[in-house]
Amino acid sequence: MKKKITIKLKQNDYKMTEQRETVLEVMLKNRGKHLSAEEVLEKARKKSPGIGIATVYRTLEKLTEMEVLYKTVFEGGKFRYELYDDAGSKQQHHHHHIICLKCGKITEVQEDLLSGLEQKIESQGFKIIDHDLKFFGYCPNCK
Amino acid sequence: MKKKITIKLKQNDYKMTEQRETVLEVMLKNRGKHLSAEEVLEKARKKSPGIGIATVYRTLEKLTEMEVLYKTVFEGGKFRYELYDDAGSKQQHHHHHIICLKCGKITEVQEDLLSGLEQKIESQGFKIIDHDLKFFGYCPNCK
DNA sequence: AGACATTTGATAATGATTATCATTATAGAT
DNA sequence: ATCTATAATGATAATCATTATCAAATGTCT
Repeated sequence: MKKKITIKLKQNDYKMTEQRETVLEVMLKNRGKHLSAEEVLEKARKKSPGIGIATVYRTLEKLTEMEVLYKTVFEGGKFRYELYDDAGSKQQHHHHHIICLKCGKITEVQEDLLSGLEQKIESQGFKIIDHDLKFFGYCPNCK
Repeated sequence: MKKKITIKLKQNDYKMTEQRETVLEVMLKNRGKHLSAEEVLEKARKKSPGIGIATVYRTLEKLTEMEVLYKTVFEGGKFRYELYDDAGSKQQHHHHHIICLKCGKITEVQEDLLSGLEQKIESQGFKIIDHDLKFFGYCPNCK
């Protein structure tokens, strides 16, 4: 995985640095979580104490471009990043989220029943590339 | 509509002021659009030249609380507000959006095929209150 | 009209993200 | 292994949207 990405970087004239490796490791270790830049910084500093927030932002942005990470917003006014389920190989779709309105817990939904709806929309002349679906409600603990 | 909201405001010890009325009118006139606070300010100043951005934010927030407006984020780092399809009467669901990756045009999708998926999720112990679904792709013009 | 609480506008403060720039590190050639 | 060109880094300033503050103005009720 790390190798794959190093190669991808090289193909684009990017260099694999200690900081980028650290950020990537943080994301790999936190598969399934949705980290903010600040949270990534905190975790990254355990391995690379000198790393700055600007580098974290730049690296997250780069990894998003490369379709290794998925960038989304839960609260508003703040981005969160997560590893694609099948990071490394390009993919269009990914899981959805249920956000608990009480405790804020985020649960994944693997189910994907949207292809039918997408087909309907495409029959009206659109070309759908991706979708983003979030559910709001209460998780079993808070219900 | 305006009357309904005036009454709702009174019930909560809020006052109907010139500025609130102006913001409400702007939103009513722009049914189907997704305005940022800055855009609302601009339009509102045509009728109430002295209105300030803080008041616009406060009013949009209040109307969102009252479930007259729906607050969402398209680009990230910026909220947008739109009138509920059936503003005034509480409702859980509303249309979805298709965002063109080229020209940025936002189109509405009325179709709602998510109830099946919601039922599946609820059968796992969740209680779903609302959902937010966005499609990304190309509109007929840009395809 | 008068009293009182709410609202307003101007502006400062905040928080997240992006830009700037001098210094440092990397990849590839020698 | 060293050199060189170029990209990357860290510190910090700048930006942008949003929120907080507070004195002055306004709306509601009597």
